[in-house]
Amino acid sequence: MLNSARTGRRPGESGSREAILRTARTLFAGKGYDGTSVRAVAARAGVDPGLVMHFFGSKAELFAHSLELPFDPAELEEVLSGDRSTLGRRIATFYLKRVFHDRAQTVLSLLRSSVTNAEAAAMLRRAVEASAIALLRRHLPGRDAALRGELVASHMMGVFLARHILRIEPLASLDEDRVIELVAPALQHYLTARLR
Amino acid sequence: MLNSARTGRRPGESGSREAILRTARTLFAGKGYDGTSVRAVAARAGVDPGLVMHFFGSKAELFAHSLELPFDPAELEEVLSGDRSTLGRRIATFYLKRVFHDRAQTVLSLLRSSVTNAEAAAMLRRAVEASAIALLRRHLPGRDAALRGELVASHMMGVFLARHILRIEPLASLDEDRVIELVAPALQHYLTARLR
DNA sequence: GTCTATATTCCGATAGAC
DNA sequence: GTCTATCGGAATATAGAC
Repeated sequence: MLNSARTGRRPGESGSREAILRTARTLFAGKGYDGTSVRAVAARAGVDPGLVMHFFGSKAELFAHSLELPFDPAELEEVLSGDRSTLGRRIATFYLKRVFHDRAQTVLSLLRSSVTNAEAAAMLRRAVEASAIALLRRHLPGRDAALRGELVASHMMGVFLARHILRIEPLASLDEDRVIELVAPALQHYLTARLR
Repeated sequence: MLNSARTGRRPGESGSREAILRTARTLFAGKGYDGTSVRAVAARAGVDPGLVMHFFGSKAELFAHSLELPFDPAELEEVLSGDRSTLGRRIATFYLKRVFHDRAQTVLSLLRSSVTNAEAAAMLRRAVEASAIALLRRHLPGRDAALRGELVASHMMGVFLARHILRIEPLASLDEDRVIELVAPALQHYLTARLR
C-alpha cells in the first residue's frame, strides 16, 4: 500500500507483487536479512524466484521495500510538543504503541538484520538519528538534545530486544501499559534532568 | 584459558586448537553464529576444516567453547553488596568495564547470534537471568527484584547495541566513565524506586 | 593430529523462452 | 507477468587415508 502510487501504468492483476512483499515482511522480521533467502520468499509466496528479481531487482531492494519506515510527522510533532513534564510518558507510549506494536515487523526486520548486516545497521542508525534526535533537537533546550534522545532510544531498543527477541520473563509478558508506566520516569530523567 | 583445565592428558603440541578458538572468537564476535562458517574459521586459523570438527564435534560446540561467560561470583557479590544508595553506579561500572569492555567479544558474539539464532538467544536469556536477576533477588527487598534487574539489563543491552553495533553518535564515542555517569541515575531509579 | 575427498544442500543472480 | 535452466559459489558434516 505504501508503494502503490505508480504514475500511469496500472499494476498487474495477479497480486503476486503484494504476496511477495507480505511474505518478505514476515520472513525478514523472523530471520533477518542474512537468514532470509529470495528463494524462501518466493516459495512461501507461491511464485517463482525469478519473479522476485523481476519485480525488485535484488534482495537488498526487496528488503528496503518491505520496511514500513516513515512515521507521520504530525503525530511525532504532537508527541514532542506539549507539557515537558510529561514528555517521558508520551515518548514511552509512542515507542510501545506506535513503533513496537504497530510496526513490530519493521522493527524486528531492522534489528535482526542490523546486528550482522552493515547496510541494515546504517538504515536503523539513520532512522534513530532522524526521527528521535533531529526532532528532539527542536523541542529540547541545550546542546545535549541528541544525546538525550539517544539514551532514550538505546533504552527502548533494549526493552524491545528483551521483550520481543530474547523474551526475558517477567518483562516480556507485561502489558504495554505497565511497561510504559515503568520506563516513563527513566525517560523523563534523560529528557529533562541536568546531565552530569 | 577458561577451558584448559583438562584432567590428565596433555594437549597436542601444535597450538592448532587454541588458534581455532582464538579465530572463532573473532569471527563469531564480528559476524554472529549464522554468519560465521566453520570453513572460514579453519581458513583464518590456518588449519583444515575437518580439524575443527575433530576438536569440537560441531559448529554449535565450537561456539559454546568460544564464549567466556562465567563471571567471578566474588566480584559480583562485591558489586551487589554495600551501600544501596550507590548501587546504580556500581552496576553501571560493572556493565561498562567488566562486561562490555573486558568481555566485548563474548557480548558481541551472543548479541549478534541471539537475534537470529534461538539457541544463542536462550544462552543470553539464561545469562541475564542467572547473573543479574538471581543475584539481585538476594540483595534487593520485595518481589520486584527480577523485574528491576531486567529493566537494568535491558537498558544496558540497548546501550551496548547503540554504542558497539549501530555506532550511534555521539553516544558511541563517549568515554566509558561518562556513560557510567549518565546511566547511573536511571539504574539507581530502577533498583530502588517504588515501581508504579 | 592432520588432511583429502565427497555427499548433500542451498544460495543470489542472470538469460531468455513463452 | 511468469517460468525453466543454469552459472558460480559456499555451506555443514562425514568417511577415511596417512
